[in-house]
Amino acid sequence: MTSIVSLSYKELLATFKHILKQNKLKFTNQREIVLYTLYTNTQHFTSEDLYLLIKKEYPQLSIGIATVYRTLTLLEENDIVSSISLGVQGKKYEIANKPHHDHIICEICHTIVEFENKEIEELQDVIAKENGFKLTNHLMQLYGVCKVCQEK
Amino acid sequence: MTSIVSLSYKELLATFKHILKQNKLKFTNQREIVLYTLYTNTQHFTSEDLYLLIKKEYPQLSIGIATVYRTLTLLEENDIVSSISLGVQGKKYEIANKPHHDHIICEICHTIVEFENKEIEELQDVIAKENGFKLTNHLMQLYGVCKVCQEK
DNA sequence: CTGTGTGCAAACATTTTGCAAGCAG
DNA sequence: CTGCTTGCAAAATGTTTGCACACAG
Repeated sequence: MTSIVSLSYKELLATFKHILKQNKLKFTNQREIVLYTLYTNTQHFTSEDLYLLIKKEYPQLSIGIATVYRTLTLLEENDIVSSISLGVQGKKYEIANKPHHDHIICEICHTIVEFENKEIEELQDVIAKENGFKLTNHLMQLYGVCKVCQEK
Repeated sequence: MTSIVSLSYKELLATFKHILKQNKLKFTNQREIVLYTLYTNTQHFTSEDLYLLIKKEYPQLSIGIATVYRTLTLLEENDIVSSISLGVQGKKYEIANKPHHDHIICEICHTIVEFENKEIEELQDVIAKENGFKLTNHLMQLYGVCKVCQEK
């Protein structure tokens, strides 16, 4: 539930390198470009979205979809990115350098809007306590139709 | 978001038959057993869980996993069952004959506890409105460690 | 009878894995 | 050099679909 708040890319990169070193992993071109692409794009990516964008932006770079999957898993395990699950259609990833927030998803155009609500988070704590749970995380997604799609 | 509240199996079955008739679909043994198994088991099923349980409980019945998928989709479209998404690992289904509720999931033993909270639902409506969305549905899952697993 | 439902196997979509060659440290 | 990392293709997983036969209405 902790999150790295508003890191610059330089700081984020340093964090990543530190984690790699700690785990005796290597800093590679592919790993950096995955991180950098996530950092510079605010959208939410599926593994494939990200793979295709990287192929397009760096045609000279050799990268396979397996590496994207492996890197996203690594980044998620280390809380550098977080993911939201979208049912059978898969997962979307985003950089975790923002305060905790949840998502409203448009069922028509699949736009994702972020929001934050402290009151709900407090209520969730109360609910967990009432049920004897020690809360570690939560997932809240609202589904609806966005303004643009309502007007179509 | 509407739900059928606490139906007896007889009533549920009547509802199902009515929906089938309305859509010119047929009432089959396989469809009834899927419904009945979901009704009599309070647990949350993946498609495969349900398929295996039915195979075990009704060895004489001929049923394929495709039919389970097709029936669950049909039941969900008609709000007789509802599902929760569990990331890449798939979906779990339960009978929707309960008032709307959400879930707390134990990360250790995967127990699912249901809860209901009107206050949060109201806040969700407000948030959607603030973002220009017309809310159709929502998903809220809390993750934590249940009492039993905390004591282990 | 008619047309929907079924099981089966094949097709699909997404993600993971084994392997030989590449490259960071 | 050493051993982690890579791309590739194959495998694994979960779900959907085409088809010929079965069966509800």
